[in-house]
Amino acid sequence: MSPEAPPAARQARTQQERRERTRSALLDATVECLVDLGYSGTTVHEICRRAGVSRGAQQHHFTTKAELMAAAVEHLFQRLRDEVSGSLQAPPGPERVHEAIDLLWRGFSGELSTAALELWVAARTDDELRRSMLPVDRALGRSTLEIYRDAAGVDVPDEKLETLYWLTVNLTRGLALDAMIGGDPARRARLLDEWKAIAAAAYHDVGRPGPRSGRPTP
Amino acid sequence: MSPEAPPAARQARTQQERRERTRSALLDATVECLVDLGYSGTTVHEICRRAGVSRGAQQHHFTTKAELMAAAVEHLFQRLRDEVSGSLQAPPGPERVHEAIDLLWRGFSGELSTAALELWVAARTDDELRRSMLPVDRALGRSTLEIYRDAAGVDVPDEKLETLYWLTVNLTRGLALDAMIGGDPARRARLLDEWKAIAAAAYHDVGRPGPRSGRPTP
DNA sequence: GCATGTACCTTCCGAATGGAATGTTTTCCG
DNA sequence: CGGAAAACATTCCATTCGGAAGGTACATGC
Repeated sequence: MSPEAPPAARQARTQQERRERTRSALLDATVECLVDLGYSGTTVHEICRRAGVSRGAQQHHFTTKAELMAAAVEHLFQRLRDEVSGSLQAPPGPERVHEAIDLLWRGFSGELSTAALELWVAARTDDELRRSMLPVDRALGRSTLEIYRDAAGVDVPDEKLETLYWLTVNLTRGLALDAMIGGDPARRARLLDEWKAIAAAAYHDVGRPGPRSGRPTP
Repeated sequence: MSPEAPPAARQARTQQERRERTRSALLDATVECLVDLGYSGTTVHEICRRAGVSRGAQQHHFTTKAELMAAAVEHLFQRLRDEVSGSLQAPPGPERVHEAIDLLWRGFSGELSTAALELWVAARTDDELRRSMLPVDRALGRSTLEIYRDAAGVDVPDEKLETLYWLTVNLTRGLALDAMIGGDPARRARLLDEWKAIAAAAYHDVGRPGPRSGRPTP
């Protein structure tokens, strides 16, 4: 091998490159473990194995397991934000409401959200983990809401949109839980459809009476 | 001590009594551990310690930890059913809807539900546990729905009531999760109120247009 | 090129966990 | 009573986990 060999596939080994590579390998493996094995089944050994990283390398980057988890939280929530923030296509109106609800549902029922749930449940009885997660989760909620606020247009008062958003998020999380524990998929689909109708009505007819089933205001 | 001593506070020691006592002590301690320490923090040692039961006695009743957990699931869900099945007082109408939603909320945001959540999340990655939980959870869901169906009266079609019930349950579970992870209590109260209004409208005006905010049909 | 620090690897260790083995007490029943 | 069985207790063991210690390979700056 010539000293000046610039090639090829296997060479991008500046220190920073090296560092970044194993770091994200560890974080991705952590998320993968959370999804596959749950929090209690996630061990640093297994994370290292999946990441193809030695035990020592892991300790070099994240001294303690808690530190690794804290970093994984940020990594995870960043990816989750990207997933849940796909932009809306439909023009303003009921169709857009349907689309937005679908988007939230897909986001909060995916693998990343599963990993986040594992972390949240674990954080309930782990102060350090909870302190790591709280601000990151708050930021995720706010920034996601912001996106939907922008997409909604001006004809919907802030307060109402916010209420609708949080109702949808919480319902969606409940449904995601239902999916996790083996609930009936058909029932979930029905509930989601029903909620879309309700939300579209509430969204469209601000503060005034309006039809509840089917499309609003024919 | 006389052989025929029949007394007093400390004597009810038929075998069955003895058995039942330590059994339920173990199961209660298991639930308590789940609430306090989470699933991953729940060890048989700690369960025995809290139950005031020796390691050997526990193994006599539940050979393996999985067996203990399976029994705890039934124990827990039975208590949960009692909690969530308090009977409704209000006369049929919007007030009763509010009351029913409150009842579900209280049930699904209490300690017992927290323990159940720990178990469900653990069961996601534990086939044996999931097999134990699924039928018990289904039974809980059905029997609770039955109670609310009876309470609703005849003026609401089954399908609509069922939809409303499951929407409420899932929303409530999402809100319970939000509470668990340190969400804003005021926001939760607002969302719950809003949902009560929506549900009352849907319940009251079956299939016909109706008011969305405030009390329906003045 | 060579010293230096960063990234990485191997190996060991104490603590804790679930389960097994074995011994003791209490109730039951003839 | 007295033996049998059930309930309960003590102790030990293999495994596994997270963390520490100590050494090696690699990139960078002079």
